[in-house]
Amino acid sequence: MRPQKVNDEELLISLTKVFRERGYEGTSIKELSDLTGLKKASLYHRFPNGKQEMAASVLEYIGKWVADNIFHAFTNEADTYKTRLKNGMFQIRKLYEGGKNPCILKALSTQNGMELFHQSISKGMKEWVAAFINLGLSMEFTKQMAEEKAIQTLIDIQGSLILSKTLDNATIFESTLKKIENRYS
Amino acid sequence: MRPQKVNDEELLISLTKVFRERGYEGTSIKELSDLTGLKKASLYHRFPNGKQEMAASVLEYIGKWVADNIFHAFTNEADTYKTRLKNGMFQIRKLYEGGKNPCILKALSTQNGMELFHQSISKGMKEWVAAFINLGLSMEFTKQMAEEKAIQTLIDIQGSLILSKTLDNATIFESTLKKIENRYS
DNA sequence: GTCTATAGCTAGATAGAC
DNA sequence: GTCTATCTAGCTATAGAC
Repeated sequence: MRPQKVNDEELLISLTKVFRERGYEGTSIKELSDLTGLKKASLYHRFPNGKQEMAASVLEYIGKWVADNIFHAFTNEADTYKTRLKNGMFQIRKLYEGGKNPCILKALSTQNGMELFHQSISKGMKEWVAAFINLGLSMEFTKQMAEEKAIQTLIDIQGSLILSKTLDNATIFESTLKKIENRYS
Repeated sequence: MRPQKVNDEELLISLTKVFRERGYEGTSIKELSDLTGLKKASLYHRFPNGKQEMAASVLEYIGKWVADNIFHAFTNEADTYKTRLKNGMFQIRKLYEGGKNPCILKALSTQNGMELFHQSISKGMKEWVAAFINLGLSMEFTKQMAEEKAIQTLIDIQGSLILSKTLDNATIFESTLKKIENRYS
């Protein structure tokens, strides 16, 4: 077997970039081929089920990245609450590159032919909510308060990403993150 | 000339439904033809510049609807502040059908080939912000507070629409609207 | 103004050589 | 595992009859 031109992680990172910016229908295999440096047939070799598998793999990859980096930072018992929060928020900034990157869950939530990815997107969003609920509970919020704050935090993240993008104003995302930090301090 | 099968407003309403759910790239002329009841060639007769003009017309139509119904309600000097707020929020519920409809600005904000609609989307979003700033100013908020609350209100609307959709939970949108009402009461 | 028919193209996907 | 070449379906868009 010939060696891989790009390894799995590099490949998934490139695929993520395109799907995140273009959405599912807006992404063409040709564009994925150009950005990854792999010819179309090679992409189909890596993902035998085609475009759907490519997008599904991106969702899986990002889901794992978020769990390993963001959620893990929030629950790392070696750190103080303050440090956990700080580290987690740092990784959130990284994920969205300070508001420049759209959320992949949002980007793939609109596509044709019924709900190709609805289940994984719903699962991913629930994991985000659960992570912030746990963060709130560890700060001795009541269960109800922890739930309310978690939902509002996700609203803030998603909404501020959209406003930052449509208004070309990254400070909206940044000040929203600060507000979230205050909510959990 | 033969009579129109569907008038301009009916036509735009149907086009809106598809673009809002599918996005620009996800929408096919065939699907627009099926839903409107007009054959493809007839759609091109109504919109000589094709799909781009169809989507641009949808943005224009919704922009006008929002100005005439929502923003107008907020500034209707015949009403008390309380009534203005109540009427405006009622129209917002109607626009998004209680959280079931995606925002057309969001739906069209992701598309190929550079920024086809970025300018109108940005303009539309700025009008929303300005409307809530004015609402705040009319309630004697300071300029800074009015701006902050307006931005947060738009974040809340956009974010809660996304969460309602991805989590299949319309109550998120509804309780967010209640929260906004409290913010301006 | 609406329609049938079709042009021209590009999309996603596959076959088979290396 | 990657590649060139190709298939087929579906897309946007147009021509021309009524």
